[in-house]
Amino acid sequence: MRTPQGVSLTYGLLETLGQSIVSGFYDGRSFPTEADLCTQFSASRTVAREAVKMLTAKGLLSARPRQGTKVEPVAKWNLLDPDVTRWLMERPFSNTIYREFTEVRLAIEPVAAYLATRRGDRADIRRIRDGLNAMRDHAAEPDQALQADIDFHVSILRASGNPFFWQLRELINTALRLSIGITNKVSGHTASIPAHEAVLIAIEKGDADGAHAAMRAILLESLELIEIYDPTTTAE
Amino acid sequence: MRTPQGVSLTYGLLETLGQSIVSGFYDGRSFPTEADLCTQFSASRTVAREAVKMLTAKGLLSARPRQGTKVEPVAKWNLLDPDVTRWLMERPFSNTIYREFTEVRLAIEPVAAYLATRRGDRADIRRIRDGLNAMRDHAAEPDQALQADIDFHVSILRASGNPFFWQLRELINTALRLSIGITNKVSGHTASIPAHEAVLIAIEKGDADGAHAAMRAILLESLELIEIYDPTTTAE
DNA sequence: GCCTGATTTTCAAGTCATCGTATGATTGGT
DNA sequence: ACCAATCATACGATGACTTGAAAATCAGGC
Repeated sequence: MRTPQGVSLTYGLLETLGQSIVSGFYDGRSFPTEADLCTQFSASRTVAREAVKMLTAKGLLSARPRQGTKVEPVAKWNLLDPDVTRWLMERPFSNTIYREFTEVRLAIEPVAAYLATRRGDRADIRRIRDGLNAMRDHAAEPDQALQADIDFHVSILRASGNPFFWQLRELINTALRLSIGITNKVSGHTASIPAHEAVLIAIEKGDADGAHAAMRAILLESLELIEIYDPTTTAE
Repeated sequence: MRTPQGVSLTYGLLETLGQSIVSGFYDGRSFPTEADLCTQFSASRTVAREAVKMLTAKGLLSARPRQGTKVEPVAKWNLLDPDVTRWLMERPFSNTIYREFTEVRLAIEPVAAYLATRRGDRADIRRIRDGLNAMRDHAAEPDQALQADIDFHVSILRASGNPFFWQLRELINTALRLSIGITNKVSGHTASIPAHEAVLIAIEKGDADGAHAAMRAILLESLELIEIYDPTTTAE
């Protein structure tokens, strides 16, 4: 295991350990002691301790004297921390985590669209429309179409005017990038322009409930795709 | 400013600084340098640095050589971090933050109820029912009624089976405790038992959409109360 | 004299090494 | 079975050195 470079030692170690923990590397075994971390990564105690402290702040670790440093159960992790979200994405694809991401989107995005309708200003709405137009213009180029799709959804979060929603942009970004993999496996399915257009039209009309429903329809369809792809991950 | 005790020095300083930052104490002025922190709080560099690193991990601070340590703009904060949420609550009441909390609840809780209906097991549903029964039994005792209300809502998050939703229990806890203040100012309004009962009945019937709608109704009513209390915080 | 660009200075965070302290699990004696 | 000594480990303190970026200074040309 090598520490990445380009950043400070502490942040490099933070990344390395964060990814290792999230990927389950330490699941069976015990987390290294302070001293072991220093030797394993040839870092000073300062670096090791500060990386551990940051991971503790994100809920991934807990440390007590004599008892050593432990990886916390997933229930304690700050899953909505952008770093943790990113580490989750960087590990091998899991249909479960993707479904859970999408369920969060199902909660957040319809309400974001609802609030965006009531509070979004002209510039907010223009950004949303720009996203939709870019989706149309680049329908044939997957990379740019994906970016446009992300821009569309993130613009709506922003237009909601609620900073808590805005926090989730990284999660939506991640979820959408993951989605490319799965939707392609199921069919030649790509983001539906008409469904997205319905959201924009409702927002422009000032129809908050309509925007809510239109966005909800998009996410429910995504969830259905996930269940088709792997029905075992959904109970009942 | 004094560091609280009973915990380690690092965590004490973390609390003190976190609260100060969130309360806006450093808004006009520049954040102390490493050396100043040591003298101001008579702490060692180790303690000061680790507290700063943890706050950095939560997005509240950023540090660069020569430039010193800066308080980041609110947009960068990890607002969904349980510590940050708590610090937000501990500062003087703000109607805006309370509305934003409730908007998050409006997003999360109806979908949690929807998922709980489809996936909750017997024990999950029993916990939800217990919460409702406790609300009824302690209708006359505000403290216990509040706790029962919290238990009811948190049980639904748990029953959703989605760990991301479960993360938000601290936020819902905070929001409900804040709500006591405001609802009492508006009227003698207390948590409506029938509205909560409607959610439970839908869940028990297996009516996921009904549970979604019933929960949404509860939250929309809360939002209306907020707007009545201070209409200036809502645009349009 | 004054702009421009390069060099040096300086300050604050980053990193390292080492020492001592506090804590709580384990071990061993009674 | 209980109590005390032991020991491993994180916690805390400190001094020295390194690195990086901003600010100040200087050099050269117009």
